[in-house]
Amino acid sequence: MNGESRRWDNKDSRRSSKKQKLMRNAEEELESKFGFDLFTEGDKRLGWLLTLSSSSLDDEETGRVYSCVDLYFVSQDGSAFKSKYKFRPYFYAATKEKMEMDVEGYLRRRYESQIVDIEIVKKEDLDLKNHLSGLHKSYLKISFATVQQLMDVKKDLLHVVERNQAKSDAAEAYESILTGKREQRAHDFLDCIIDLREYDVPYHVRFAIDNDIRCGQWYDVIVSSTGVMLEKRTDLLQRAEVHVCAFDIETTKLPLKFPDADYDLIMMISYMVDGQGYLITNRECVGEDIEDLEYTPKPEYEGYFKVTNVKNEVELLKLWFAHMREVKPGIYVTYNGDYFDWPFLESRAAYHGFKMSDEVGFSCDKNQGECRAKFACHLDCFAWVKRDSYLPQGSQGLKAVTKTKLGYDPLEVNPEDMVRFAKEKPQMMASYSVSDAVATYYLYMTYVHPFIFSLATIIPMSPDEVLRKGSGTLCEMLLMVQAYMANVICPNKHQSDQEKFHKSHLLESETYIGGHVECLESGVFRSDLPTSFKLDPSAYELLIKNLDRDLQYAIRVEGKMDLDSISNYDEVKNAIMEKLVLLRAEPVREECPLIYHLDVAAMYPNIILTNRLQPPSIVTDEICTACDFNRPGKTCLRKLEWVWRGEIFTAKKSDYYHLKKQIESEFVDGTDGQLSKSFLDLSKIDQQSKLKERLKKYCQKAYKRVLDKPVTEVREAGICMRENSFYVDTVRSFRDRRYEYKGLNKVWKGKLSEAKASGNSIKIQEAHDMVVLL
DNA sequence: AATAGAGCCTAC
DNA sequence: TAAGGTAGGCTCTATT
Repeated sequence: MNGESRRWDNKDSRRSSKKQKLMRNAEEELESKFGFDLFTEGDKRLGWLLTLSSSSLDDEETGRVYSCVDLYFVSQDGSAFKSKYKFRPYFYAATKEKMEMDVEGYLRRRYESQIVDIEIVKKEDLDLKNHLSGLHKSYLKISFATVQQLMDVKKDLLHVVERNQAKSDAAEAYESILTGKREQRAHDFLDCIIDLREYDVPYHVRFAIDNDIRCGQWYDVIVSSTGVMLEKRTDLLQRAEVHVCAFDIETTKLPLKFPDADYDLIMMISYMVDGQGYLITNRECVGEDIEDLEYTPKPEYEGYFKVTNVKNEVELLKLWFAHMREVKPGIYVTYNGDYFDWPFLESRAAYHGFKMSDEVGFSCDKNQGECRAKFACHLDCFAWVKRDSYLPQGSQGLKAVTKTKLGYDPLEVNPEDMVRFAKEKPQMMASYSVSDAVATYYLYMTYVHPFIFSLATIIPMSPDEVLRKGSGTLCEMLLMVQAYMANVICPNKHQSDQEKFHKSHLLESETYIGGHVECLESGVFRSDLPTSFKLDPSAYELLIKNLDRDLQYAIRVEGKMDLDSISNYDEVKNAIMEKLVLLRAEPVREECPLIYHLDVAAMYPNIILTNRLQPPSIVTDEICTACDFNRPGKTCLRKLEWVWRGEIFTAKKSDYYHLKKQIESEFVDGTDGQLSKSFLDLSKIDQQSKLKERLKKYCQKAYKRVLDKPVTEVREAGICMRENSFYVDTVRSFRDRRYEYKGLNKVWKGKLSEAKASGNSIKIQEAHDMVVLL
């Protein structure tokens, strides 16, 4: 036992705290085994942030617990360290006008043991009427020592706010009369809290946004008595050389069944660490000892494998765990390891009495379908293939991905033959096993690693999350960063109306008519095979008539040139005219077609930007009326037409209310097979879905159809051109960033071919690295 | 036999 | 719990 833990043991503290310290100690011991010693004193260190996770720490002097973020760094020499960054979680609360101070005082008393601080801050609130005049809204920024305390108070206040909002909805007509009075009773201060904001921002995301800290970036890390300080090193662009381990297991299985960790065995585990291959075979399943082998499908994808043959599965597991502690990977890479390899390893380890989390720090979350550790990343390439590779669902297996992305044909074995081959053709099964590790490793190194760690430098999350989250969540994170920088308060999640009607019918769903695809003609066309054309002469007539107008538009608007600066206008015009006249004269033709591929680059971002489209820009008359800029002849309101489409139930509103009354007095089956309970005891959402079910049955019976034909309606939206631009700014900066990197990439590709021509290997490597980076 | 609807997958 | 959107083709099943 080391000195540190002895000191803790001697300290006389409360039971729960002592228990926590022992646990913390175990965690730190394990992380130390993987190279992440806590950096607590000494000179500043340079580190590349690999990953982060929320955590807590005990203050030895006060005996209190604080939430903090654990930061895991990799140094330039390949070693690693960890640091704990104390940060107070918080959320915002809005009060009735001029009640901020009273509510603050009240909350401080009511949650004395939980709230550390309350600050009254002014935020840009895009929901606030007339906010463009410079009006800000006051919010109480309520801070806590721990996330748990935040959650407790939030839960309490959410109920309060929900109640208050319901009350204010009901009494909206009288509100102006009531706010005149100032009452002092404690209960009334609670009534004054009307909204909570940003309470569901994950703690580590909050931390990364507020301190501008991202994974995949270099920092000078300074530790002092006041805490940890990070200084971003924007001069360092290249990623750190972190140890990467890609692995893959082969297991036994019953014929025509999927492997089952309850009784199937691991036959082999093959893995590559920083380009060196290893294979461990389980001789219970493998027919003979395997010698070291090579599998190099392409010169740039080398694979030399050191082989160890062990007598059984438990030896295989022990050896692999021990080897991982020796090489200390910062990143583990799999192909579908979230669902298969890791859970299987965990189950087999448990079967032999090992806890995988104690051995290598990883544990599987069945609900999430993820396998994660605190200090190391698990980057499952399958997640990248699904979200970012643009491969169709039928081509997302490792074999297909290897073909399209790595450009070679991988070894393939029918799963039904694997168990037999391990006994009868062990050499062949060994080659097959390592081939999957090779494919996974190089897929990761060429595509996933550069992509995920570039994305991580702008998205305030750990690499594991950056890899697995949906694109919507990633966009939301970027917007939250932008909102923080613009001092804009984030809106709460939108909740759509549960009970909307259209002309006395309940709406099943409503949406807008989106863009659609038109197919002018289908078939197979080649530029050297004549095709028959049937042209419309009147269309050519129109083109001829508008030729001057169109040419001049192209020159003035698109080309941004003066008409006088064109010297051969008539020459070009006549040449076009001649062709158009010929086409008009002979509309039925047999000709070799010219084949064009027309594409609109970044179309949606550009539509958003040219029209300044963003949620808070969609305004109503009511909003404009309250706005200071609403003057006669204003140019800040742009009107756009759109088409609304709704699907309505065949039943009438009266039928619906009838059914509703009926069901409210009934007992229904619980959602999870529980005993039946009163309809009114169900949650609002469950109630609505039960009621809809009932309505559908009724419609089917009475009207022979559930839904009517979809209804469409042309509607008009007002778009405010003056609205705070932080949404469109986010879109623009993202588009421009892409343009910038695309441009730079072109430059470096040019340098790469120059370097290749000159034969300078250092320059080739440099250019190659830059191309991959960009 | 015709039709509606669900489910899956893809294009953008 | 976490979750981009709509349009639209194809297959299969249930219903009329």
